[in-house]
Amino acid sequence: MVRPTMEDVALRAGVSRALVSLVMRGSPKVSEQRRSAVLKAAEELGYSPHAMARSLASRTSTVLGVMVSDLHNSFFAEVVDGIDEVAHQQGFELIINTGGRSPARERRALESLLSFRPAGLILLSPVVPATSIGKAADQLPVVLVARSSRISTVDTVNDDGEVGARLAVEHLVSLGHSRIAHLDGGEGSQAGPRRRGYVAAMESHGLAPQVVTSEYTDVAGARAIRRLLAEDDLPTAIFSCNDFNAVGAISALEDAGLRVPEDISVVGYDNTSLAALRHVSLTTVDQPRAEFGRLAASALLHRVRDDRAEPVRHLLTPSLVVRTTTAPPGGLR
Amino acid sequence: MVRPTMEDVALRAGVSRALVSLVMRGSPKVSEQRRSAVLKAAEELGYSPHAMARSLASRTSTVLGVMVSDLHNSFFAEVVDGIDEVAHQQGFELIINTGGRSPARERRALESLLSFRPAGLILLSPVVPATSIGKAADQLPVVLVARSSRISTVDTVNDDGEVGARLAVEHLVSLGHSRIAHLDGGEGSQAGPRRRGYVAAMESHGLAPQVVTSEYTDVAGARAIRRLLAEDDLPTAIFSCNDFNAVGAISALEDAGLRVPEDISVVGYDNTSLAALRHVSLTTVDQPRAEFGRLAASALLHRVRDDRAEPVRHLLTPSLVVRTTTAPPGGLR
DNA sequence: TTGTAAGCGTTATCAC
DNA sequence: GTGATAACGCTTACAA
Repeated sequence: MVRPTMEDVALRAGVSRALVSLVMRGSPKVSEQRRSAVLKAAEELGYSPHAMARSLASRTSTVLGVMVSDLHNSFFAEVVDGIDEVAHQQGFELIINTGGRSPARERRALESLLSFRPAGLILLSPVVPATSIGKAADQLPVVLVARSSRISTVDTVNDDGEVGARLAVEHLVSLGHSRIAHLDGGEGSQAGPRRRGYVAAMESHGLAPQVVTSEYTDVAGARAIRRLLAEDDLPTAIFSCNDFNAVGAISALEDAGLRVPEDISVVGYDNTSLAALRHVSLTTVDQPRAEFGRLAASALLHRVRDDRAEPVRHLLTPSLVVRTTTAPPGGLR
Repeated sequence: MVRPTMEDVALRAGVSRALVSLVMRGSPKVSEQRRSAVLKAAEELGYSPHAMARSLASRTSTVLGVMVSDLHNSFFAEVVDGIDEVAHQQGFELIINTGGRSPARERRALESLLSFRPAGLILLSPVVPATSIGKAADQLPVVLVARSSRISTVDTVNDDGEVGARLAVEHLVSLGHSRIAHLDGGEGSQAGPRRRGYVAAMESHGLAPQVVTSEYTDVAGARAIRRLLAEDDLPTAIFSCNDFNAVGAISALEDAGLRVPEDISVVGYDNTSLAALRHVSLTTVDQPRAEFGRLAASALLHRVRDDRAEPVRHLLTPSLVVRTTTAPPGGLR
């Protein structure tokens, strides 16, 4: 269980350590003969370069740190795919860490990531206070995904929640709905833009907005519906703050003997894998997640290289995915 | 954007670098006066220790590498929670990396993790060949989760799929079912034990097993059901290889005008968050995921400390979670 | 209790 | 092309 060093490889190949270093980094100025001898020795010894000794000596890092606020949410998995694609293509590696949805654990995760002295940091929907982000940004380039910031040294990548909400409303209006309620995400991240977009879209059609306070979970969605049911105040269509909330709403509606979409239409947000399940088949707003990741990685790598000053603010346009939970209101068919 | 070093802190506090090192590591043999001076200087400079320089100098590591084969699967998120709990409690940090379900990308992830020279490695359901795992295990302690191995130097943590399958069958039999089909996971990891457990349980009740080839996805589950439907060969209960498959099956059954559980019962496997959704409410087999993580971390840390030789093979007992997709067969009510 | 100096595995500079 | 030698940021005897 002893890990070989460059020295061991050099010894076995009968060359100097510096030569091994050159070979490992693919330098062209090494004779073919020595190169293969070194490679052979390395292979036999099971040698692989020590990333941190390398970065220590070279004063550079090819590592990008990624903090995922919630590993349970597959939304982030796709963003990571996008990051990985660009990073790898440009010769960078990722180290990931998770905040487990708790600010305390997230702080730890951040500290830990920082202690590896990566070239840059991508924070996916962080919940730590802005000051922590600012401190990190003093030390290295930072990009935020699914969270906005006014710090002038950090770049951000977000979807345009107002546009997404408008897409949902337009779709329902074009189907003939006029009583459309929004189950909102309360204090949740990005809930504000979605709510504002909904209200603006309703008003632009001369319709009365009906915002129902809710949360980003299926339990909350069901609860909101039961409340509407109890007040006998049910609209003909529901626009939920996210897919989980929408699925909870559908569940509560079906429990009450209502059919979706015949009696009432439902639209979600996020286009999670849940929405795509045939059993659910939810009409929803899709965010270009992999694109989030690609843009975040590109922005970060630019900053890593250029030390650029002006912040980048990507605001991506979401799109609507129509499935089978929306239809014209019952009365119109 | 320049990151301070220990030297900077020492200079500012008017002490030697070694003294700063002692303070940073919480040594008791430092005068209170100097300690606070050092801490103050560090704070002002925004200094935090360089993890890898530290591990290079001390020839030890407090980092555990975790390779997650598929970040999209929330199963792993809970395992990571368990790992994180134990690791943190014992003063270790995690660096996570993902294989993106592809052997090539997983190889990269492994290389990358190894290049940080962590104290040990936990591989969650890896798809790389056993030889790659063996090579890694030559260099540092390795624990496998949700994958078995015969390599004598690696520890493994798995659930007992045979027991899980038996639980599902027993439940259905006790409800009065005798025609129970298994939609199996084909070549998928852990599909074998589940299939064997199903067959054994059926036979021990004198029932004829009916194994239908399928896969770990909802599309495959739906397809398998349509095949059974076409052959007019539908049992009164289905035991799916996992939750996704089960949800696909339910979907296809409902499309065919059959009600679950009135006409046919369905049991899944894994107890994913999907199964718990009210809208789905799937009876399923639960694996103690966080416990997987805790045991994996404990086993690894033991090996890290003791250099122990005998491999640990944890085989955890799953449990059944009864929800609303199972009921007595229609004829019996 | 504090400082000095050597060394961890690597890269970089500079002669040869 | 190749090989010494001095960093990189830190820990760790050992000395003071």
